[in-house]
Order: sequence, then C-alpha cells, then structure tokens
Amino acid sequence: MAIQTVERLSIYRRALEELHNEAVEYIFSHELAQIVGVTPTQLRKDLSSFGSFGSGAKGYNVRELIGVITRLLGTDRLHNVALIGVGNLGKTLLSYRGFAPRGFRVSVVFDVDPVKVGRIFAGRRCYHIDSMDEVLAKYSIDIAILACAPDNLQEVVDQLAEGGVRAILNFVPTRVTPPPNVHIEEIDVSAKLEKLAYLVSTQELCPPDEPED
Amino acid sequence: MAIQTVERLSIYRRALEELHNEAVEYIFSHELAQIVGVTPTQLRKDLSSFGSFGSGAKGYNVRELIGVITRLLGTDRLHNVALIGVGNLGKTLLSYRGFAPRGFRVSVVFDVDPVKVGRIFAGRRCYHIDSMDEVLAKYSIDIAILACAPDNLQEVVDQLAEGGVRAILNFVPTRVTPPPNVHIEEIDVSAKLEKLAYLVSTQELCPPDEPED
DNA sequence: CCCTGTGAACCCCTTCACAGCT
DNA sequence: AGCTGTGAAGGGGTTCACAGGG
Repeated sequence: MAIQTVERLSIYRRALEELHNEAVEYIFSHELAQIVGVTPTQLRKDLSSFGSFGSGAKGYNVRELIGVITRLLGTDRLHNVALIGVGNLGKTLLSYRGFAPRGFRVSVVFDVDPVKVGRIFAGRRCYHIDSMDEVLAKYSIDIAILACAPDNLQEVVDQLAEGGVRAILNFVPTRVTPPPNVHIEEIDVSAKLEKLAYLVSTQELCPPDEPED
Repeated sequence: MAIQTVERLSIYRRALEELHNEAVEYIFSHELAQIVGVTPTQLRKDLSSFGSFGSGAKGYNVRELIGVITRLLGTDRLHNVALIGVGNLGKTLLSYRGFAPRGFRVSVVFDVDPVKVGRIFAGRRCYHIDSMDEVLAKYSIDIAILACAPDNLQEVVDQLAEGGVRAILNFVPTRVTPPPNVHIEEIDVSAKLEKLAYLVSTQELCPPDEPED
C-alpha cells in the first residue's frame, strides 16, 4: 500500500468516526471525499488498495470501514509511547486527549533536568534519559516522541533504537539519521510557516489569473 | 520552483545558520546534504532551481546562501501572525522562540472564552473572534495559526480570509476547504503517529531482509 | 580531479476513463 | 442510472549520469 495512502487513512478514519457518532451507517465515496477534502477517485483508490468494501447501492459501511482501517494502521493494539522532554511542548502533548482514543498511551517521560526527574507529570513518572534502556523495556515502549532540546539528539535517538523503539515522532528542528529499522517522522512548525510565507509572497508578485472585474 | 524544494529550503537555511555561527564560510553540497539528511544531488538540484551559487573549488558560500534563501522564502520581511485559540497548544506556541528569528511575530491572539478575551498572553492582547475583521486589519495580519476547538472551524477560516489572511497553519484535526487564494498547511500529530504505528506493525510482519546471524 | 549544474530516466502518485455491479 | 473498482495515462519529484569548470 502506498505510504501516502496510509497518511490519508488516518484522516478518513477520523471522519468516519464522527459519522458513526452521528449514526450514519453508509456513505458514498463522493460524500466522504467532500468531508476530508480529497477527490472521490482518490478515496476509492485508497480504499480499494486493501480490499473491496463498497456496494453500488449503499456505498461504504461506516462501521466496517473504521474496523478495517484501524486494523490496517495497527492501532487496534495499544502502543506504549515514551515522551522525551517535559518542557512546554512536552506538557502540552501530555495533556493532548487525541492519543488515547487512537491506541496510543504516553506511558513514561524522560528528561535530563534533575528538578524534573523523579516527579510525576500528568500521571507519568519522569525518568532520567540515562536510565532509558531499562525503562523502555519495562514499559515495552515502541514509539517515542522527541520534544526536548536539540543537544545530543542523535545520541538520544540511538539510545531509543537500542532500547527497542522502532518509530520516532520528532518535534525538534534538528535532523537526525535514522538507525536501521527505525522510522522517523518530522513535525517542523517553522518549516511549514516558512512555506506559507513563500506562498504568500509569491502570490503577491504573481496573483493567480482571475477575470478582471 | 517546486513546492517540495521550498519545504527543504527552510531546513537548509537552519543548518546554514548553525554553520554560520560556527564560523564556517564555505560548504560542499555533500557536507550540507549529510547534515540535513538529503542526497547531494537533491540539494544541488534544489539550489540550482533558483540560481548558481557554488564554486567548484570551495563549494557554497554559507552567508550568501542564507541571504538568498531568506529572500526567496519571503522571510526577510516581517510577517504578522494571528493565533486562534489560547488553550494548551496556543500557549505553547506563544512561548515558542523559533518564530521571531525567522521573521514571524505572533501579534495578536483570538479566543471565544470570555475569561480569556481582554487578557494579555505573553504580551499579546486576546480579542474575541467576532472582532476579527477590524483587528486583523489593524495589525496587518497575513498568516494565522489555528489552535482552537474544531467547532465552526470553516467559519473561522472564512472570516480570516475575509480579513485578508492568505495563509493558515492548521493544528486542528478537522479538514476545512480553503477559500480562494488562501493556502492551508495541516499539522496532524495523530495522523503522523498512526503512520508510524502502521510502519511499526508492518515491519513486524515483514522484517526487512537482513543477513541471518 | 572533484566539485557544481543539469538534461534524461525513472519512479511514485494522482487523475482519467471505463468496465462491472446493484 | 449511479455507484464502485481499476487498468492506463499523465504529472511531479527524485535519482542517475555526465557535461562543464576551477
């Protein structure tokens, strides 16, 4: 399955869950496509890449589709997540309500600040980064979120990999090279903003063709 | 210039600035590529798409490249940013130090909560969303960041567009249809996590071919 | 020589057009 | 008739391979 499809599945599922809550049982591709902002063809292609679920008369069964996508994304089982760094961003992530319903549990947090180590943040014990190996195993962590200072980031990543972490979500605007068999996703707010700045400034220079009024 | 190139330029510039701080004057494509995690060819292609800056002997002039990229991204002039929603995420964004050095100033914040409206957050006055029109003009806002509740999000977006906002960074996991001439970038943490969950679970099933030990 | 810059090939993803089903 | 599923075409972006220059 195409990796881009995977990214969209997550969006489809969220929309489908809302529809399910509104007691919608069936939906057509053009309706769901409208909601999530893709073309109906795109949506059908995505879904057809892992099976046939639609019926000509009623469209797609909402509940069934949610189940299939959930299994496919691997979010039917619980993922234990480690958070690295309990600064502003880390605390915000700890309070985010969107993880639990999708099978993610931030089980443990790490920091280097001696003031924070040993304390409990939103119910999670904060460990020192140096004790990572044992703690990762103890909580059977397989995903980590980086929300720490950029110093020694590669080292942290390598330690995580050694501890069995296979996927990392990186909020730190520093690029690290992924250890073997470890997937890294970057979330780079500044880069996104700068992209927007570019789009805004070029739009000023070359306004999109529209009929003069 | 390709849009993907734009996203990478921002990353290049950040790395170049670090190099500049370390008094590095020239750098070869393979060195910078290594730092930011792209192929040297990719990097050269990106840079060559808007000019020729490298010299065979010394590589690229760091300072010059920073200047060119900055102008190109449109971050040489200041962008006034409006933040919508002063919850956990909003406050975290307000305290983020990465905006100012890249030409972004969060000038004003909006909320619907009467407790928050009128208060000052990190030096920014909080206005009610309904007074958006006048406030946007007053501060000459051209970029907005959505960090609010998902209710009526499309309405908020449309209001922003009417107020002259041309680019929106959306942290809210709800898809909205962009008004004409408005660019929207999504930051979807859950979707990224679910993508990672997928990668982890498929890797378990079909481990990448490696020699048995 | 080893670097940069770049046409060409390649690859992936989206879109089109339509066949098949209900 | 309107829907889904899908081979085929099209487009964009990355990689390759090499020409050109200090």
